Amino acid sequence: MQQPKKYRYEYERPVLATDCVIFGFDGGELKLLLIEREKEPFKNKWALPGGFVFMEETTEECAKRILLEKAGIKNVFIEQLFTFSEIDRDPRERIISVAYFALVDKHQYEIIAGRDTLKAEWFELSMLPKLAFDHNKIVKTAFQRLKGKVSYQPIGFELLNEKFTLTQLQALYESILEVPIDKRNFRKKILGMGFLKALEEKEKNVAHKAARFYSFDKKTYKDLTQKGFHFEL
Amino acid sequence: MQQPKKYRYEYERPVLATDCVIFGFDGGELKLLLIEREKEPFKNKWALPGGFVFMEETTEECAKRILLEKAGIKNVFIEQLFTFSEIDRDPRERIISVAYFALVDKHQYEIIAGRDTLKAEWFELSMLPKLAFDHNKIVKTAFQRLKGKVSYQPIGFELLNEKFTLTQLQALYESILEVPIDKRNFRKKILGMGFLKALEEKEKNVAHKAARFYSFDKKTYKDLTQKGFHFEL
DNA sequence: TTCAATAAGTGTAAATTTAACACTAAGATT
DNA sequence: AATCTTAGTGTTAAATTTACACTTATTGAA
Repeated sequence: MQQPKKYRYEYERPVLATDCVIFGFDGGELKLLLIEREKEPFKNKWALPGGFVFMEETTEECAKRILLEKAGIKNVFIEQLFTFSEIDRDPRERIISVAYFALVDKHQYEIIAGRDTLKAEWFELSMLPKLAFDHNKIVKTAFQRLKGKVSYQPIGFELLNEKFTLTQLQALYESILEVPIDKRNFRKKILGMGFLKALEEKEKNVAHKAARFYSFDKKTYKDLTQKGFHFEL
Repeated sequence: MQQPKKYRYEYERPVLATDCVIFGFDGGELKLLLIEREKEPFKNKWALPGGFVFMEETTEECAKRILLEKAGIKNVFIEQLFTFSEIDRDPRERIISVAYFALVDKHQYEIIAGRDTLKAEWFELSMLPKLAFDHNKIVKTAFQRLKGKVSYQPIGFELLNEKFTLTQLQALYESILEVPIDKRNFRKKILGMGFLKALEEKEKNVAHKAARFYSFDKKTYKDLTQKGFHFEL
């Protein structure tokens, strides 16, 4: 059935949407959360979770809503990435997408496929399928941004559990920056910055010396920053 | 007379616009190009040049068109800044703005007020008036971006004439980074990167030793970049 | 034509940061 | 008890960064 078209404007208007690039990490390679589309266009193709912006929400609120509705994710790091406005990026009509990227502690979520979604799955960044729309381009932009940003802002921690070992942290940086890092130099540098809190707790049930857990002390980091400290890996 | 409202949609849609933050430099402080609005809302207030996005253009094309139409500026560095989507940012109705920032060689343009514009004028960044809409916020975001970016991408040159002296270049960096820089160290570093071409030409009619002109050699820079070189000031 | 004023242009040494590198410690499994 | 695996640790050389002052070229005034 045809819906009534009750909104009338003097000038033609594009549709406004957001798409979310969701990064996760579990020790190996960096991962990306994709959904399989339930509807046309690109039915049964993998895509970034996305949706239309409502009139009573900002694009950021929209992105957060989509994270929750389509993947059950909330309270995570989210940042505006870029606005994609190519005229033919959607085959239906002109849709402009404000893309966001999110950093998620992958283990904290049992990913659930939500509305308009058949499946939701984590993919290795280097093994992505061909995605719907211009989503491969959006992902590429997002990874470049993450890679560029991770060295001068402490956002890597968002991908790890609250408690993490220095080896996990190093593996994360190696995987984002795509270079090997010297263990001793890495530890010296990151601990020297002074915002990692050593916890009493250690790993359990590992067939080797148990590693100490650390946590990112946001308050200390903020204090340091206000004193002119500048994170740089 | 009321125009016919010929576009009908099932769902309500916001309007899409772009606004341009245009930076210029003339040796003293960093400057910003503002226009005085001819129409309501904010009639006679200073604002960023901006306008609505047409259906047959991307937001970047729109920003370039606005630069040309409202300020007579073309062929300059332009980069997407951020998309501002607060619900009440425009008193008329919901307008989402994709903001761009541009870097202009101020001396190359006789700024001309264009359509819907009473005046166009350069303002010192530290002496801005209260602007229309959320434009003060947009400017703040743009300056932060410029400040952050200027140290790791060679975009400062876009604000200078093709030929410039090292003193001019240093003054530019000092003004953007808001810190004093040691002359000898600055020269050593920037010349050491190898992409500044020393010209034969020197300053004329100056009451002191005439400074040599340099130019930014894009080709050399590109070659260096491909060999893994990374600009860093 | 000489002098004063002004900004251009230049090098070195000390301090700091970065890079390279290998063995011992602890816990689990056999 | 022996083996496997990863955690954890310090030093030295090299490279980079910082701090710093005088000579040179040009104009304009005396």
